[in-house]
Amino acid sequence: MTEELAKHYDPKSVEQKWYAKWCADGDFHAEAAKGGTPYTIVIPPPNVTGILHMGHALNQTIQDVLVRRKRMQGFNTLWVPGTDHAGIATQNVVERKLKKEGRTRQDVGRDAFVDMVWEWRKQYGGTIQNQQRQLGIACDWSRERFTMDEGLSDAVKEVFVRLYEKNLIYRGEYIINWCPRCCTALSDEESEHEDEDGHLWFIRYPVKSDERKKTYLTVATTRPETMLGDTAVAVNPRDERFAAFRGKTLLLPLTDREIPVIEDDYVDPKYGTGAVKVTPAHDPNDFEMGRRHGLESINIMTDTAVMNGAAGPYAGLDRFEARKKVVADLEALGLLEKIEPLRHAVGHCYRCHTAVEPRLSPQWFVKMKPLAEPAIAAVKDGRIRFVPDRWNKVYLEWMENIRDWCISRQIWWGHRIPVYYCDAPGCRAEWAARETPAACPHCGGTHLHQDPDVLDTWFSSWLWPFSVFGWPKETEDLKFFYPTDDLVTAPEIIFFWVARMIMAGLEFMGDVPFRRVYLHGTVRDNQGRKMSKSLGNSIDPIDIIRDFSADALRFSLVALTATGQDVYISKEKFELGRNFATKIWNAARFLLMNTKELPDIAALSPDPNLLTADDQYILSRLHSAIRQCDEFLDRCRFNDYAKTVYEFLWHEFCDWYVEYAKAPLSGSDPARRATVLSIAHFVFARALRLLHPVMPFVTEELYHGMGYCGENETIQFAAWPTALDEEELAAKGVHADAVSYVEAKHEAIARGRNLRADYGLSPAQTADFVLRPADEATGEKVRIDRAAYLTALKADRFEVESGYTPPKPQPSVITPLGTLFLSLAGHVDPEAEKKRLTDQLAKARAELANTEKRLANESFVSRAPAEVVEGARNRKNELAEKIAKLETLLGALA
RNA sequence: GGGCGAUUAGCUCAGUUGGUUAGAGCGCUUGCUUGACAUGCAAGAGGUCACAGAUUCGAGUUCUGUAUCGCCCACCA
Repeated sequence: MTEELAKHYDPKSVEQKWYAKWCADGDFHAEAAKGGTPYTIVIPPPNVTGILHMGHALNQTIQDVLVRRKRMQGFNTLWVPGTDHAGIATQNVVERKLKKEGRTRQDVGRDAFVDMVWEWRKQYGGTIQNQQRQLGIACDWSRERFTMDEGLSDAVKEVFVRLYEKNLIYRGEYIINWCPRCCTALSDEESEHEDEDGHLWFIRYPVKSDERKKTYLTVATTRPETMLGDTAVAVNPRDERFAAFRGKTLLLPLTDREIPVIEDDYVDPKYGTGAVKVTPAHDPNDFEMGRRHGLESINIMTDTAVMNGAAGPYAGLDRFEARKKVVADLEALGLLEKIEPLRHAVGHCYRCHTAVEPRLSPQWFVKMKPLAEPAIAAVKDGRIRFVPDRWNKVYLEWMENIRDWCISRQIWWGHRIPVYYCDAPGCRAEWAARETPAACPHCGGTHLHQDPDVLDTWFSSWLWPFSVFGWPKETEDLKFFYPTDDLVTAPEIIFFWVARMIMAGLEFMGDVPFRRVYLHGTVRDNQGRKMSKSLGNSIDPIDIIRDFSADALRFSLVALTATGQDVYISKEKFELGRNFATKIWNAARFLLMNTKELPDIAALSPDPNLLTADDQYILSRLHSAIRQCDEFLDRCRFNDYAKTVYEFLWHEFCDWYVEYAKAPLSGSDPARRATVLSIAHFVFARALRLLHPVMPFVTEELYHGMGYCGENETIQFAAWPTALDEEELAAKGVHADAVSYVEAKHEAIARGRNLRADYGLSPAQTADFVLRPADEATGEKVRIDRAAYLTALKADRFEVESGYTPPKPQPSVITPLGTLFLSLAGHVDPEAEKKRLTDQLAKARAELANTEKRLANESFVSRAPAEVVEGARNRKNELAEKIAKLETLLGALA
């Protein structure tokens, strides 16, 4: 017999204790050599700069539920943790630190700066992993990876070189999204569009041939400052309004530079004035038009979006100051026709939120179409499934319209592009290499330099599912654990990450990286806003762990998040999980108090011949709960899983069976006592295992506390409960009809309690209830005394009295088992009783009429499923019976 | 401009292939210092399922349209 459980559950010490032990025992460690069936998840690596937020907590709890269950089911289960080097984000952090010292990264120099970032990582980069440990996630920390690890860097280089040699990576000068604060190119996905209130400025461009400058072509623009880089004005060739301007030359206001009028189908005659200023260096469409018409591109801005020399008198002005001045100057010249307000989308840097500047710039790109095709097929033919499946469409649409991926970044923290250039005069060799080359492969020259840019962070992330296993080396791990099984992430990164992993997996491994992608919702605050630092509405998961517990955090999050839906959270909601843990703790305490010696859990198998209906009932409910949990977990319905265990443990096991068990446990029949106790433990042990994936700590603590496993064992490897079907249950003495019997009994007792309440009986008063079966030949007696419900529950079965004749008048209720009579003549208010019965009668009659109408309907009877019609018939009979009884009772009262 | 999601009890949300009487948690009301648990127990009130049509014997559930909110995508200057 172990010691008693503490009166109050102390999650803090328990959680710390178990996590340390699990790690020390290597419980999360998996090895390919052990064989078996693998189950693999790779974590979506959080940014190394990150701190755990509610989104992570939800994301990782879901993965932990999957992983822990699979481990209990005997899979060779591996969950690989790690972090992402998060190029721009991390560089920004270190740059901010430098700024406080009044320095910039340029002051420090590239190598020293990169060293500083590594140093930063060493000091602060472990924050999120420690928080993940507090959350209790069962990942194999011995396999932790970082996207800048040597092995992962090798993978990056390998992939780059292969794609380069396949001509799927190219360098070119195109319009890209430029962040003037981070001073780097961004991919399309890194530019976040947001609606902003802006203006449409209508500017008059004078026609050159008209010496009096009285003829103008008016263009509309949202960005007047870019006119300084205009090299044409375009109109639609079919737009006759501009026929007179064909072939004309215009004088660009403010500079008087000559620009042609060109004709291009791109121009929409219905928008603006039908004439478009063309700025090839600062707009992607204009760039394309410029190419089609052989126009010059004039870049008018510096890296930091300050006007450069090409902007003439505006040089040195920030782009927005330049805008004001350009508008003012145009107005002064009378060339500003009008201004209209306009709401339009403007791209912003996803890291620092600065307005993106479309800018002509030489960058590296990955040609995506050839990679996308197999990735589209993999989802179409079901090799990869998205859950919920509506994301298929989102994915496919993006993939089918995929554009080339700008992968170069003008920052220092990241994987440097493995492209080398020969500096020898006359030799302009350029090549990609896995190792730093010593000499030029063309001319043998040794003056070489490497491309200064680094790769987009996602260029290492997209290799994550196989680079973590040592690719490009053909490791045993890779063979065994790849492809992984499930990927759990947020829909926000379908394009950034999920889609690209699928492409990379198929391209480099020849197989999908995972078989199923579960996309969960976003965690929001009570008002539906995203949790963010600036709004100050975040709830820190670590605070919740401190104030409630990790189990409470995990359970509440999972229980409250419907599949793929966003979840609104406030601090009070975590009471759900806390209260549940407390409830389980107390149930365990009760069982233990009544247990003289620890049961041998392995041998626990209640004797089929000794089961009462109530015993059968709880066993049947247990199996039904297991069955449902399995189904829900298989379908990623994690909230339904959590609620099923909750409902079962709390309302069926505690509220019903434990209450029921109190009588036999304190009774005088040792055999009965033993049976009830063994059933209680049998059920409780399985319920704990069922709950373990979502509440790992309290279940482990109790599994030990109850003596369900040895000191050096763990619930983590206890077998996941198996659901038996009806036939198998019957063989174990659990019969289906016991359930309806107990449900009926439960209801009868509840009605008895209602009657007590209705008639204002104090708990001290004794009342006799008699339950009369429908044929009224016999009555069953249920005695309800001071502890009304307790005593009622004590009845293992009803005692049947023959020939019982109830006294009159008879206040009563109708139960599924018959009529429950209350012999309380002295306490009854006939008027109140009459009203109650009349109400019931009216309700029953209405429903009967409705049911009869349905049954009279030929179509219903012939076309509805047999069991539905049968159900309606039964209901009709039930109602008729009920009405007859109510009428009799009312008669008796009158 | 396209796409997606949501609209069910005071609040937050479930409701799986259409099928008997639409559920839960929280909140609220009433009664309980019940020998595990007041972080608890028992009971109760509260809903014309956003609106309008359509299909059907039958619609919260399917279809069409409308409204409101939210999200994602998008190079109309």
